[in-house]
Amino acid sequence: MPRPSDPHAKSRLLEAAEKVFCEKGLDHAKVEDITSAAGLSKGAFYLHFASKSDAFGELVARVLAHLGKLVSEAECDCGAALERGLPSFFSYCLAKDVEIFEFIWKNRAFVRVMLEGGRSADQLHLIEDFAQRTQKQMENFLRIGQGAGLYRQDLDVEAAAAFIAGGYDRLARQLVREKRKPDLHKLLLDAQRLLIRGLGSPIAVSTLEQLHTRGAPQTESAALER
Amino acid sequence: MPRPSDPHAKSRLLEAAEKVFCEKGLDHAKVEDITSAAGLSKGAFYLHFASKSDAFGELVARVLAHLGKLVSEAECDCGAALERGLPSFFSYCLAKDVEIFEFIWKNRAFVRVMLEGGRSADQLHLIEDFAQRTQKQMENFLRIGQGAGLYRQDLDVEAAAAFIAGGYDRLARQLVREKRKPDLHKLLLDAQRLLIRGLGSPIAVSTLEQLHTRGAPQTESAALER
Amino acid sequence: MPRPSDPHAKSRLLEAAEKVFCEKGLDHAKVEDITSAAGLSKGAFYLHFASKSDAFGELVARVLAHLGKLVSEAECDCGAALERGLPSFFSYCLAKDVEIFEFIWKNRAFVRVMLEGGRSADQLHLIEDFAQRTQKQMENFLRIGQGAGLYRQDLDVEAAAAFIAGGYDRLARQLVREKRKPDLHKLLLDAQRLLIRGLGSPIAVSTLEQLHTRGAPQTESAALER
Amino acid sequence: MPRPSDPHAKSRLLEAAEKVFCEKGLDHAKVEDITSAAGLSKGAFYLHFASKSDAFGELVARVLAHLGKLVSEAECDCGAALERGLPSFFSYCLAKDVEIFEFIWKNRAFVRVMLEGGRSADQLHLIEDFAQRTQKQMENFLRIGQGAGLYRQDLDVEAAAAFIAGGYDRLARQLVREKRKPDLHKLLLDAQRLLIRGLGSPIAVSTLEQLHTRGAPQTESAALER
DNA sequence: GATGAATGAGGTTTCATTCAT
DNA sequence: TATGAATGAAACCTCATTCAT
Repeated sequence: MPRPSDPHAKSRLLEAAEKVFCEKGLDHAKVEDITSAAGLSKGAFYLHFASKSDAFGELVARVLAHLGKLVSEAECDCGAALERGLPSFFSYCLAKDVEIFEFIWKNRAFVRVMLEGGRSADQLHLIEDFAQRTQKQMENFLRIGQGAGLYRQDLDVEAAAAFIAGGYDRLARQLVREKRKPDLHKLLLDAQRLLIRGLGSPIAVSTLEQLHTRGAPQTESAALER
Repeated sequence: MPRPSDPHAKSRLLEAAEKVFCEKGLDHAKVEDITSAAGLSKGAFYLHFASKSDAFGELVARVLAHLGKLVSEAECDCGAALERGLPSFFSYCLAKDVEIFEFIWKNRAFVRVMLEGGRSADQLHLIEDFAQRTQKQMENFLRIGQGAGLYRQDLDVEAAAAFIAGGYDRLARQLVREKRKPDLHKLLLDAQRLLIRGLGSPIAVSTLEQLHTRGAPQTESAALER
Repeated sequence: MPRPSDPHAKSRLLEAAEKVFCEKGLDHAKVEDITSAAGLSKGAFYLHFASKSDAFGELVARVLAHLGKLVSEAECDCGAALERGLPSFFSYCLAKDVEIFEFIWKNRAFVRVMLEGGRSADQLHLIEDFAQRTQKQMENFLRIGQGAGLYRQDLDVEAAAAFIAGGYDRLARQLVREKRKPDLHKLLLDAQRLLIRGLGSPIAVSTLEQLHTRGAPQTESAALER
Repeated sequence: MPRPSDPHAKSRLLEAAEKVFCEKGLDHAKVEDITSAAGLSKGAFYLHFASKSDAFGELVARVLAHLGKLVSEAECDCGAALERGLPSFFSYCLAKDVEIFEFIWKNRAFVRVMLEGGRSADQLHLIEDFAQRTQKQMENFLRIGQGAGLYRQDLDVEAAAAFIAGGYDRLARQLVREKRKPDLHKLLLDAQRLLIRGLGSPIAVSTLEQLHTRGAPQTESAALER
């Protein structure tokens, strides 16, 4: 008994797949779990996806695309923000960071599967690619900042980009394991401070410090909380 | 055709199992992968283990037993160290922490599988049990320190133990994902400082600070590195 | 390559399973024997049955259900037969007995596996349950007859029911081992006579004897034949 | 660690094998069950038996040998008994029957496995052979009786032998399923009567009847009891 | 003779994927 | 497009049998 054609079949399958992958992980998720959660037949699944792994890949791609868009936006718009002054730049960057991590938090179950999900996933390359791309963007980003006197002139942009990307990657990997939502704004503000203190020019550091009158003690308690 | 009797068959199987589990994770590891890596037949595996999961459990137990021993030692000996004065106590604790994390680093591939290895492992309870036990020992540990005026008298020992255990758990989970070995001594020294600053009595804090004349900047760079 | 959908797959599997179980017994029957006899794949078997034992159970249940229906009918209708007089009652009972044993004969190969099939069958409880139920129905049956003066008033209904059920059980177990079909009518008539002579009231005995002018010698030869 | 040579190893293995076969049947009995019940190693088993089936065969042969001896004795001695008169003959035969069936009763668990134990046993031919031989002996036996006017002259010896052998076979198969020991003497006496009444010459019948003044009612109750 | 670890064929069961309807 | 019965390649696990010691 074929069902009436459903224009939303694919998205329903993707939603169901995400749910099931989150619950059981890639390996233990059965195609049938997905299709029955979507109220469709197994055959329908293969009308829309070449394989289970393919469906997973599509979800991964979707998440990475969204993340990529956010990162690209940051890269594009930071120049404009910079022209409005350092404070504007700092707060724009922070806001973008928060936006990115809010998205990760909202999708933490799937992101976790994506990150930890299996040594054997065909999708690892997607993630590696994304990481590469992001690092490149971070380099551009740093170069822009460097051009504006924001970072020390002797900064090794490539190394710093790798380092920073690694730091945020770490943050993300921690985030997806949290049970309760941490204060993302505070978390990312602390990260920003660390970055600027570590890599910024004196002017950048002092500007940032003036923006936040709350001092060292808080930094410590924030670190503790993490 | 039986092979010549090998008195080390079981340990060879365990080693092979560890290797294969590290490479492929619990689910994707085939019993045959393990046995062929050990140069034995499939049947031999079931001579020594009731199931694949059982072999995994034995490896988990082995690692947890070692860790448990280290933690117990720390708990037992810290009293004596305390009697030799606070500096002795601090350095003893740090040395023990390093010993524990060196072990984790050495076994990071397996510990990682153990920690991330899947929602469905039968061995989760082993890990939970271990965490429980460790937390209890941490409570004792804190009580000893509190009796010696090391921690603030108003410290909520149970909550603090949970917190600290969580913190070290996090450190461990990060460690097993590192590609290159971080400076464990520095990492754990920073952790100790955070702890003492956050929970210690004034006398403990000042004693610790005197031990390390290097101040806040270092703390920051350590945090960054993490 | 899937085969064309066959709406009768399950019944074909059941038929094949019955055949194979009859030929080889539960343990030696391989699922593959069954599926290849049914012209299906191994997977198809598990589409319809949870396990080999489950398929066996379904066959057992099917046979017991049919037998149960026949026994229930006998229990229900014997009251009406009794109202039409003893001769009618006797011949109704006999006819029903024959119907039951004809069914057993027709399914003797499977009934034999079912009865002798192994200490380890998960289905023993089905058979025990059936025996229990049948014995209860036999009790009712006897009580009806006793109310009508058919059986001696001092008859211990429970004991007699157990005894009679055991007797027929024995008959069935013998029947399934026969190579050639015995004269079921004669066999069961003899059994009825034994029963009535042993348990019946004088009036019942004499009525039965009048129905059959052929006397003791025949009884003996019948017994011999058994 | 080899054990000290045990001259009783084989018989201990046979005993253990019998026990285990009785408990679990041929298929479900594991060689290891047997050896551990015998307190020996698996290797020891294969020093004494070529295979599991071989050990079973040896047990079967042992039981059949004993039965065969009893049957042969009966065949040999019945001539002498006959010369002492019919009553002596009848009671000799009965005594021998009882001896045989006592043996079966004593070994009922194993005989049951032997008779029902599996369509696939390699030992079926042993049992068939035994049945053949026994039937031949029964023929001789009948011929002797016929020569002495014990049986009707028109008796088809071959058919009767088959029939009688079948009858006793049936008795044996029933016996091994009994939970409580029936009155073997009575059982076999009834069988003898049936036989003589059915096949005997008038003189034999009347002689037998005179031996037992207890009449028809008992026959019936005995038949019932069976 | 005795041992028991090792073997490996063979059985049951799972599930991603296919395709006739 | 949709269906879901059917497929069959693995995977796990068992146990009769072998043989180096």
